[in-house]
Amino acid sequence: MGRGDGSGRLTSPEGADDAGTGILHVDMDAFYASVAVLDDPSLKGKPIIVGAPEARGVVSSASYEARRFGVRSAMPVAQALRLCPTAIVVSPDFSRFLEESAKVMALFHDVTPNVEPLSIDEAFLDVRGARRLWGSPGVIARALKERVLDDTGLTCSIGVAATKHVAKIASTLSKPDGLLIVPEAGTEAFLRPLSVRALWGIGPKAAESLEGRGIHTVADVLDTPSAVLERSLGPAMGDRIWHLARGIDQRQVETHRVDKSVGHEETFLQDISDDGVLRSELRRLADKVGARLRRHGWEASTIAIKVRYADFTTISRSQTLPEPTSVGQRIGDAAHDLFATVDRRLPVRLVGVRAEKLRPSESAVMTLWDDDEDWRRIEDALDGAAARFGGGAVTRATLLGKPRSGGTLPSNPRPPVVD
DNA sequence: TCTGGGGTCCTGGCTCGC
DNA sequence: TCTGGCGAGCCAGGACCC
Repeated sequence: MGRGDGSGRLTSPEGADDAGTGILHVDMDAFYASVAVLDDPSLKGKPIIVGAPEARGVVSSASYEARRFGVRSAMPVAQALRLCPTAIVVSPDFSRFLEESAKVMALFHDVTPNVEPLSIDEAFLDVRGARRLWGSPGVIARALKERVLDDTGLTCSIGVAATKHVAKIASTLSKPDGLLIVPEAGTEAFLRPLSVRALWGIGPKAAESLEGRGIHTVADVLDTPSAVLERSLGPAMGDRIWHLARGIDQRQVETHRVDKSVGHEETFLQDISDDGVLRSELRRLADKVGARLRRHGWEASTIAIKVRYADFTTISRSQTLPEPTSVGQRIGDAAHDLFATVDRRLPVRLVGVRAEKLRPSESAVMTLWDDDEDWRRIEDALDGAAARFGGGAVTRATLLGKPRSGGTLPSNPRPPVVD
C-alpha cells in the first residue's frame, strides 16, 4: 500500500492489458485542497490543510505537500499544525466543493449512465456497455482523466478492474494523478502482497485481530481457512474477507441508493453540563432532522440520540414510535424522553439526533424540476452530502449557482473528510 | 495530544409471541 | 397451566467508511 502521501504510487503504462475489466473507480486527488488551489493559485505547491480552524476542528483534506509531513485526514488541526507548522489552513467552502463535484459527476455521466457516487469526490463507473462507443476500459479511463483535467483543472486517480473492490484498491495505490489497471487474470497476483488493511472493511481493530493470528497480508488470508477468519472477525466479516481476498465481489454498480437513516450531531466548542442547554440543542437538531425528512418525503419509525461525554465515552439510546413521523416536535419529544434516561453527571461534548427505519411519507409530494435523468442522479447523489452539513436540498438550480428560496447552503459548513 | 459529522453494517443481549 | 425452544424484532454499542 502507498502511505497516503503519494510516495510509492503505482501506474499502468499506455496500452496496458485490461482484459476482463469494466469497473472504474475514480477518486479526486486531495479534492478540497485542490479546489482551494483552483480558487487561489498562489497556494499551488504549498502545504495546505482544509479544516475548521477553531478548537476541536479536524483536517477535512490536506494537499500532498502537507501529507509529506505526516498530516492526514481526520487529524485534529492543532496536531496537523504541530507536524507541519508552515501549513496554510483554509476554511472549507462546501458550496464550492459541491459545484466542482457536480461538474466532475456530469463528466462521468457523459461516459456512462452507470455511475455510483460514493461521496462528493469519488464514484464507481461500470463501462462494460460503453466499449463500442468509447473503447476498452483502459482507454476510457485514460480519456476520462484528461477530460477531467481539461474541464476542471483537477486531477483524479482511477483504478480499473473486474470488480468494485479491486478497482477501489487500484485507484488508492495509483494516487495522486495515476491510473492503475488490474486485468482480471492478474487479480490474485495483484492482491497477494497487499496488507490486510487494504481489504474493504478491515480497519485498525480487525487488522489487529488478524495480525494476532499471524495474518498480515492478503496472501496470509488466502492460506487461512474460512473458519479461522470467521472466529477472528465474526461470521459476516470473515466470509466477506475470504471472498474479497480471492477477488470475488458480486456487488454491482448501483446508480440509485436508498438512505436508511438521517441525523445531525454537534460537538460543542466547550463541554456542557447545563441540562437546559442540552435539551434545547436536542430540539434544534430534531427540527433539522424533521425538516430533512419532510424535504425528502420520508417518515421515520425509530428515533435515536447519541451523547458523548467529556471523557469521550459515547452512548446511544433509541425508541420506536407508535406511528412514524417527520414532525420536528414529535422527534424532539422522543429525543427528550431518551435523554431523560441517560446519566448526566459528566459534562457533555456532543449530542446527536437520528431518525431511522425510513419509509415514504404518505403526504409527501416529490417535485422534480425536469425529467433529465442525468441531472436527477447527480442531485440525488449530492443532496445527502449537502444536507449533512445543514444545507438545503441540492437541485439543478443550486448546482448551477441559483439557490432556491428556503434552501440555501450553510455559510459555515463542516464537510466530510476526503482523500 | 486530541479525537468532526454523516452514514452503514454487524453483533450480542434481551424480550416477546407462538 | 406451566415450561422450553425458537425466531423475530428491538436496543445498545462498536467498527468502519468517506
